[in-house]
Amino acid sequence: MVNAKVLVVDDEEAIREMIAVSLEMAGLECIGTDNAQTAHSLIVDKRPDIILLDWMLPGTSGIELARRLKRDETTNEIPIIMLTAKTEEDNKIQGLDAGADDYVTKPFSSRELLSRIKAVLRRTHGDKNKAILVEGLALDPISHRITADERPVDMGPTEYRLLEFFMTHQDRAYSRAQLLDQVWGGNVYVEDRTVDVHIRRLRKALAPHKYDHLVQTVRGTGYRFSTKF
Amino acid sequence: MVNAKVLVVDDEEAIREMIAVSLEMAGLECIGTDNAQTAHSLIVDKRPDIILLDWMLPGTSGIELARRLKRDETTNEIPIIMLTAKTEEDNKIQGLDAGADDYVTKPFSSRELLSRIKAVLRRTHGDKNKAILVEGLALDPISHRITADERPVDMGPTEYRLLEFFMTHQDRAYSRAQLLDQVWGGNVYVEDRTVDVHIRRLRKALAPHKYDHLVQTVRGTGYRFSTKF
DNA sequence: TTTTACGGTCATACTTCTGTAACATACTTT
DNA sequence: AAAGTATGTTACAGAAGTATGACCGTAAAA
Repeated sequence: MVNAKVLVVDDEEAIREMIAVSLEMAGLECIGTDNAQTAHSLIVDKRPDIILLDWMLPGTSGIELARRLKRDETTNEIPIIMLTAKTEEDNKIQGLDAGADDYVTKPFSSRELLSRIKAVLRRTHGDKNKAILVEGLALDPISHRITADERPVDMGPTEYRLLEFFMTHQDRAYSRAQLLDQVWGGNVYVEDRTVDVHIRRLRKALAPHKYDHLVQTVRGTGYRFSTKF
Repeated sequence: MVNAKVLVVDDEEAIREMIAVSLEMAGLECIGTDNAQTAHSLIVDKRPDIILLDWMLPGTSGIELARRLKRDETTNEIPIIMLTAKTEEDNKIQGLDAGADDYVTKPFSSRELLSRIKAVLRRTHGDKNKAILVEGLALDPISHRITADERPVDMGPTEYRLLEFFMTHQDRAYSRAQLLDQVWGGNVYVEDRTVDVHIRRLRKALAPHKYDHLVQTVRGTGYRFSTKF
């Protein structure tokens, strides 16, 4: 999406400036503020297409603002990318919980930020009911079917949801815990290693069609769905 | 379209009566109410093919009802013709905005109204009287009969409606709740599992003709009607 | 009134899916 | 190379989801 409007909420002027420059260079419109209060007005008023939100804000915290936005029907569809310091790993979980669509750890390169923004916009702005196609692998949410080069692929409900999540969140490594949160749902108590088994089942279903290479192991971290490497 | 079901929402009894008479003379089924509240129940329950909606209603306004209908996935395909007084020209714009398919200005002749209704129905619904053919399976809405390769297929009324819905909504997975809403009507209290039984009865009716494979189970989700796989 | 057809619910038989544990294998570190 | 850690694989028992036949009340037809 060209000329999307991005709102940057961060209390450090320098960071906002840095982001603004690189985003504008990429053809995105950029507005910014240093506090949640103003941020909310800007959101209601200017209706940005995406929000970059620092997790540590003076006054109302970022997480609080995110919750508030996700609760309100008029704003809950605006995607949020949270910006978090490396040390605040825990926040990632809270963040995804509060409805963030992705997170980027500081410090980050503008290239990475940009690619994340584009990924999120592609995901949220696309038709939710449109079939997703990756190489010859297609997932059609309407008929609830998977096809590999036109041939049906048989898999269980959990594998379907897992694949659906992967296909809408490509090129990013997810920990087992994150996958459990996103695919199983946040309030389920399930062993981490169970994810391995379902990954295995998903690969097994894809293998006959030669698409199992898309489900990749990221050792020490978790799994990733990608056409690269 | 013969025997289409029309819902008239207008607070003036006289107008409803006038419309009802002329529509019924033209072979259309006609139900009516004077308020948005009841209108919504009737829509959910009886699933009319088209709605004639007065813009000025006591209580919930017509425009509000229209918006609500267009927001809801189960009702947003029902066409709406708004009835508006000559002086309220502005409303036309608002109305079309809210999702109305056409508008008629009061006072209007019954001939004009009828031709508008037919136009909208032709446009939106296609010809609902045309038989639907899937592989060798044919549903004829006129005679209200099912044939498989020219041979009659015997089934109950509910199975007929279920099959009719399926044949007009192919390749799409529906939950039991959705099927209840669409085939039974939204305000009916029936167990989810009842759907299973009617699916069974439908399959049983189709099985001797080898068309039961069209009714497919989508485990964990519901059912689907499709010629594929 | 009796008969028949139909719709909804239940109980039961089946089928498929799920999470875990246990063991195998691969990669890292020392 | 050995030990330690992470991931892959398999088997299995319990859980969850479906299929099916029977039952009963109701309403229409005979």
